[in-house]
Amino acid sequence: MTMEDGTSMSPGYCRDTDYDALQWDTREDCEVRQILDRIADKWSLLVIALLDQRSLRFTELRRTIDGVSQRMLTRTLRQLERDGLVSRTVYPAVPPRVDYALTPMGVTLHHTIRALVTWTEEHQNEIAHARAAYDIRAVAEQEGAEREAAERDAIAREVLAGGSRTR
Amino acid sequence: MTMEDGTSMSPGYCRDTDYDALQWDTREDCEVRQILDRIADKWSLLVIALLDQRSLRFTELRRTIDGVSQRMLTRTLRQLERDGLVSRTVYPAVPPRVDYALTPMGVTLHHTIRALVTWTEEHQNEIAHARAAYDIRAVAEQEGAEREAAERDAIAREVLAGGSRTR
DNA sequence: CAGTATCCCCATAGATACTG
DNA sequence: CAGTATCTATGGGGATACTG
Repeated sequence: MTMEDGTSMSPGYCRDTDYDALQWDTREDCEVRQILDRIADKWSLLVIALLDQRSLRFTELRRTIDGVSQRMLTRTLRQLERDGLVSRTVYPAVPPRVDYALTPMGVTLHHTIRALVTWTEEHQNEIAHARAAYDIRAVAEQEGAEREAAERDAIAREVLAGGSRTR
Repeated sequence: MTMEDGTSMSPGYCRDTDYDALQWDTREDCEVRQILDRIADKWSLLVIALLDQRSLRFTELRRTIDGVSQRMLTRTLRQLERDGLVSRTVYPAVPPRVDYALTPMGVTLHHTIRALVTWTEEHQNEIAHARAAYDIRAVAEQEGAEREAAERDAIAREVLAGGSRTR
């Protein structure tokens, strides 16, 4: 058991000392943080989405996801299994066969995540607009600052030239 | 404009060529990925949660969040502002005063996120159980493997000893 | 087939110092 | 007060090779 990942085994709860409803996310050993890190990592969400349709074998997942390395797929599946979101079934046979499926809890998580996906779909245009507007503003400010700097330079030069002339 | 972050400005949509409902998450330039990365990063969620109550100044956020560096808070706020989730208001005064607040879109995102938080709260015990069970199984398998290895060793030694005796 | 075991890179977080 | 600039360092994740 290499225990390569960091999720500590001992406490696992938000520090309840000084608990503040606003601080449920205060990093390290907070449950919300951990789940968020899991679903936001590069592959977990994909795996969950795929397994929602039907159970799949290791290689089926590997082929379907494309881009994932064996190492990462294994790690992802182990994490999900450890959290009770995915079940792993080994069929003793040659060649070996291992099926992965969503647990009931995994299914409920997927439902919840769908809400977020829906939100994103509904707001992607608004977000794109906001970004475009922001970038335009940023460019404008940039240019404004440069123009002001140039003006200050010009004035400074003029003053210096005038100073040497009046001397 | 340093453009330090990586979100590309050009396409911004999931590759629609060969679009597959299961592949909405296929990394890079996918909207879902980007939003997920945003809300899952270390500070954004905290900021959104705090601003949902009322608008706050830079230093108020900095003090309240504790652990966040100036650099990270600035970056987080800039990202959220660029995505149109947070608004930034500068009051020209000495000393300078800058207020941050959730935009209407930011509020809706916060609602959606709450669902995820609620899910986590409802399932944290189940997750903790699953982890404990998994870890126990892992230790058991570990020990089992070691015992088998020891047995194989013993048998191998016995065979060797017998072989030399019968010779 | 379904994994471990290793090595390595580089994208980010954090610390520190400076500024309008 | 509200930032920017610069440097360093940690670890997530990829490539590769090997195994029951």
